[in-house]
Amino acid sequence: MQLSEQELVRREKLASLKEMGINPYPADLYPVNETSKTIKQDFEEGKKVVVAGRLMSRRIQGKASFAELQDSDGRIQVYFNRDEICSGEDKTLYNDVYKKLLDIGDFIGIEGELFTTNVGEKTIMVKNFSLLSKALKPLPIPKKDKEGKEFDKFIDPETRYRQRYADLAVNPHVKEIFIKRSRLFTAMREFFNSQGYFEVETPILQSIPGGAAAKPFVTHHNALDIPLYLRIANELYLKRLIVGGFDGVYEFSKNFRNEGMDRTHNPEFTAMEIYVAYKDYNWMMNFTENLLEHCAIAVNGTTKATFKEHEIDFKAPYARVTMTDAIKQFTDFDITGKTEEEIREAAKKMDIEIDDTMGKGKLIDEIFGEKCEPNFIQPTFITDYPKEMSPLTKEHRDNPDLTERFELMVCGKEIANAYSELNDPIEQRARFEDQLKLAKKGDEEATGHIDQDFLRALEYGMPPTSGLGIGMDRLIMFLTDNPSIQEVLFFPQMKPEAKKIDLKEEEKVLLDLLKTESPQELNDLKAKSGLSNKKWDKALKGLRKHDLATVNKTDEGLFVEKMQ
RNA sequence: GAUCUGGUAGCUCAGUUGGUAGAGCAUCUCCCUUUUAAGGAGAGGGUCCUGGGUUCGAGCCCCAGCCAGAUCACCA
Repeated sequence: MQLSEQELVRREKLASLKEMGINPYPADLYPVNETSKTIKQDFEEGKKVVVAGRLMSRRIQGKASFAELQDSDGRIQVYFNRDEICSGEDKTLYNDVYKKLLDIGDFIGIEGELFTTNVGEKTIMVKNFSLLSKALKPLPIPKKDKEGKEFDKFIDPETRYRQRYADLAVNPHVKEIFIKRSRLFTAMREFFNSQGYFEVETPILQSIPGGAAAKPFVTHHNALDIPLYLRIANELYLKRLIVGGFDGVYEFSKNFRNEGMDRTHNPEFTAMEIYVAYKDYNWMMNFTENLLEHCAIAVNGTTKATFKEHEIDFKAPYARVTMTDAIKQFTDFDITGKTEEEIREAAKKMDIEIDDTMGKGKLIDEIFGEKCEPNFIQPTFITDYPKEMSPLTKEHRDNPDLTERFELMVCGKEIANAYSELNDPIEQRARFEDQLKLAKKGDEEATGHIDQDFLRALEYGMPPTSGLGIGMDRLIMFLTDNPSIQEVLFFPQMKPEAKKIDLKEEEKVLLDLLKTESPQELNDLKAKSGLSNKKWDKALKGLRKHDLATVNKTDEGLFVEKMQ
């Protein structure tokens, strides 16, 4: 590891502190009794306070200095005066420890008294301070001028996501997103709990990945010697609990999907699913709009939210439009009573890309997605989806081609999905079998496994139930005006940083040879390298240790292959 | 997966036709006891993402790759 000049300087300061008998990483608690926020709220001249935080800026003026201390609630100005801190002859605590050995980013504890400066800034007069933790890397601190213009903003997304700790430490608006995220979860829990619904946990490792159509992550259980999948959804487990007799269950579910990543998709994401017995999807629409109104107020203090150029209002009630009407409205095409072929022709005329694997439901979904979806900016329930797309949904009470399903669209994106849940076990088995056929026909979205245990549960009887799923990440994106999912996840998935490995001379020689050709016959490579037996052995072992090369034994002999 | 854009000091960024690598902030030294983008004087700091190529000479041109972002494709 090569250290920058500033990092070297800080390490030297660390050594000097230790020499002076100051522990840069003390173990004992620091008796904090106020925060930057409480000090400003209950400000009282002369009040004695003990606070702690990170040193974020310093303005040193000889024998006195102003600095800013940042704690989890914000910042407060502190004033270091040489003669206040060092009342005797010995001025090293100010001259050396404070002025020379502390740096921006260090955690310090301060005992002091409150006062107001000539320019009116509420400030702590430092009486005593202690180093709580020394920062060895300089923080990328942004600055603001008098007009509020920002300089040196820490904005490179790659660095911010990879080093979220630094991002959070220097960008208060980033922290605010996550505070709102937490408020959203709390608000939902309150809303559910106040109605007597029960928070549960269901398996993340599943032997059959069900409840949605998506490519799962696969892992292996050694003791049982079976494949296991990270869940793509928790739906089928929550329904089992309804079978078991709970009237309302919900779970915040981390789901995992082994698919592409972009600004709205992360391989792991959070869904909230709730199932309530004896309800239908009409009830669930009322429930959903009330829930979201409650959440929007809890998060932002208002039902209104700005997303990009749109102002959206989460105040209930929301418009309800059937999928048939939506398509009629935006394409002048009425899907009612049409055959698969007629719909296929219509889709072709609309310049929608289709292929032969698409069934009737999929075609309708494509038309809707292409021509209608982007038009729904304000929260709108789209209802009554075609049966083929919804294998877990009850058939519509008035129309056997449709299901009792709705999705909630906001700014042209789906944020919630709900059904009157299918509870007829025979019908459910038939739907699963249809899905299997679709999967065999090549529809990648169709479910390829049948969960027999889930069917067994339904055979014991599940009461009429309505279920709702909400994409929590998407919802918080809308509530905080962030068009990228990465901004609302603390640690979005990134490609691992390439390890920079210090290779020895001989190892570099070998690696260069392998770069020209790989794999290579072991003895050929050894001859080409011109290394002595001992050096050859060491170099090859070194590369294998760093996972840069591997040796394969085949019928034709031993081969060295470059990895990655 | 495709296309476009970007990667230069700790941070934010300049860098002309290919000709000794720059600024502000940060850092270091000195001055400065109510400042707030404090101020004044001086100094140090670089794997120009990586590897090849062209060239007398490459941060800049060419090729390949890595990483990221945007757009698109994909996505219950």
